Amino acid sequence: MTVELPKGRAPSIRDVARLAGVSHQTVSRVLNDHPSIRDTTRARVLQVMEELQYRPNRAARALSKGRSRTIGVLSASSAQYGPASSIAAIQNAARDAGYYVNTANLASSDRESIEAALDHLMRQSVEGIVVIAPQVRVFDALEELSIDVPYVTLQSTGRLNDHALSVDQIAGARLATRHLIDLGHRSIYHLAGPQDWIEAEARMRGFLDEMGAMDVPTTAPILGDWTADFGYHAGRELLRVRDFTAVFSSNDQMALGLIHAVREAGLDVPRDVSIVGFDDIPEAAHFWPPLTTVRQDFAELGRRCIALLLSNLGGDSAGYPGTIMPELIVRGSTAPPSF
Amino acid sequence: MTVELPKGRAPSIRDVARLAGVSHQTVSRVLNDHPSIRDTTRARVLQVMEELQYRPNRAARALSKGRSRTIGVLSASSAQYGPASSIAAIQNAARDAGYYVNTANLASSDRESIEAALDHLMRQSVEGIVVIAPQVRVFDALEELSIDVPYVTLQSTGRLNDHALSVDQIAGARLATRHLIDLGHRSIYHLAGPQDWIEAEARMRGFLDEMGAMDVPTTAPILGDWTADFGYHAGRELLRVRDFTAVFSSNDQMALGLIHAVREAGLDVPRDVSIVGFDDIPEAAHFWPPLTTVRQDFAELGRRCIALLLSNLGGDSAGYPGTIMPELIVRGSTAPPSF
DNA sequence: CTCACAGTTGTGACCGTGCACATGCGAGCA
DNA sequence: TGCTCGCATGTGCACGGTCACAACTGTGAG
Repeated sequence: MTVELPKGRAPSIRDVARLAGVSHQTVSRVLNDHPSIRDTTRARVLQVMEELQYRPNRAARALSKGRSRTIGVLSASSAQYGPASSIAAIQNAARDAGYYVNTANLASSDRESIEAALDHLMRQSVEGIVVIAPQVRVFDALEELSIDVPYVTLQSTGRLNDHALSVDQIAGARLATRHLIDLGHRSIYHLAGPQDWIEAEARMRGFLDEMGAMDVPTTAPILGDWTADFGYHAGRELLRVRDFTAVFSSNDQMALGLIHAVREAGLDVPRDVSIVGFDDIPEAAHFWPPLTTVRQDFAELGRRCIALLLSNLGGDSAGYPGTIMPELIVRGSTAPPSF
Repeated sequence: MTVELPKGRAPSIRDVARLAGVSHQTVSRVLNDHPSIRDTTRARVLQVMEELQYRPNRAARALSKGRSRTIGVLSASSAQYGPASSIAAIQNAARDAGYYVNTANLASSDRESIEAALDHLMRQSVEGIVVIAPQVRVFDALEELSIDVPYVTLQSTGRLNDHALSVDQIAGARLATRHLIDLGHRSIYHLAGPQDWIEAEARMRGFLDEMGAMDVPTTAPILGDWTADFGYHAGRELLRVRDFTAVFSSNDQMALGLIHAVREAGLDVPRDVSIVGFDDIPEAAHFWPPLTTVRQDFAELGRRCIALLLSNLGGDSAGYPGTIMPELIVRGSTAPPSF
């Protein structure tokens, strides 16, 4: 019963055409939903496709159309919750729009690694690039290497307004800081992220802005690396002096390490030290105490990001989806200072 | 100075050939490191490539060679730490081997979603598939849809030995269980993962095996969903009876929720309840108390996985990298029961 | 009856690369 | 000198789609 016309190769439109008694072009038209095809013809072609288990060859289509329908994602630390959530959302949104997604990971943040990753993406003739690697250097590289495809980033840089789409990190940081000040804290440290991360810089600026606006004296932020380990060690260092009543940590993981250090020193959160995080990872609600933090909608960010990139690809640069506002989630890790 | 020969199109090997005064085939040979090319010729071609900023067209190459050099990853819950770490490692290993990686996320675990994801991958003519979506159903689908490319999974199923490569989940679970038994616990609950996850099943079996081997009476495991939220609510339920002294949780997140519930009930970990997790996520060392857990090397898993898949692609099915043994990390969340 | 026209289908070239085969050339050998 | 042989390079086609254009059909208006 089964039709076994072609040799060892996968069936092509010409095989389908022969068996359906039409030209290869008619088969192509069926594939592309061309309007003027007789219903009976279309049905016959579709049936043969089914019998042959025909699958269109993407490479051939990309070659003849000059479009790869592929989007590249340049990502650092894609194992972390935030980026990983956004990437998943990006992949789903792109798939729904008929695009394929190809991810390149940054091995490290040096120039060589960035160029290698970009090269890897360009070799696949991606039509657009989403940058989730928020190091400043990546954007320098993007500009210098004269990448000629549109790109979009999830981080607001201040200088890349054409491409940027982001959660308003500054506003989020201000919310967190304001919360601590409103509770009565006046000696507040900021545990920041790595210096070359745009998000880290934005959160730091938000912190400093709010402290300045509220006339609270500020000390220099501590530059961390996002890990719980770092938060723990930084906390131990800070507690040797203990001249503060609150810390705003630039992400939830470092906040967790910080809590660990505080408790290990025989102190209590929030009685002795109030702590605010950033991100609202799913575990934050179950820290002890449950963490007060700033929630970002990573998935929504990924979706809008693809929307923006696709609108760029479509030629119309209008329809900026704008900035997403983060939200302060107050839980048990903050309280008024106890003098 | 700049050579601007071609019109609006990207330069092709023929453009390079014309400017270098050779045939397109010679350019192709330079690209593919053909041995018999005069050094002077090679140098001239390379220089023209540089001037033209020539990039080989992947679609054309894939079309003519019949190989896409692309590997597909089928993944569920790619935002979680374990899978995300493995995916990142897979991408890096594949890139080093000259392959591209394309990830399809499972929207849900129903049949339709699985087929859609597989279809998405097959449409790109991937040469192999890595399955990180550990639902049993996915493998049924793989077999039924007569996927004709090799595939590999990170989870041991017991029935897919040809394709499987995994951390020995059963051994890991036995380590954890044995640790609790050795400490003197006799009333031990198991908080398992979702029923259709192969890993969850393996860990559950490891738990039951060890309990049986040590002659400790067992109660039915509780089926969870991997989230800290679930661990928390399950913990609240369990504590209404409080007929246990230890819990082996199938992952670290649920363990965290569990600790939260225990502490909220006014009890202490490990004094009143000992808890063991699984995975050793980077945060586990900073839980309060620091979590005793079973470490899996996700990155190594990803790397070996690509090695296995590539050896399948190469035709030789030898060289199985074998199973990775997990490691028990003892921290502060376990102690002898206090009667 | 003839012509214009829309709907439907077919023909051949082309996209950029790699392969099979052919060709030119110089060296080694009888 | 003539022949074989290996290196270096060129020629033409195939890969599987899409595009531009041509051709055929039937219908309604002039």
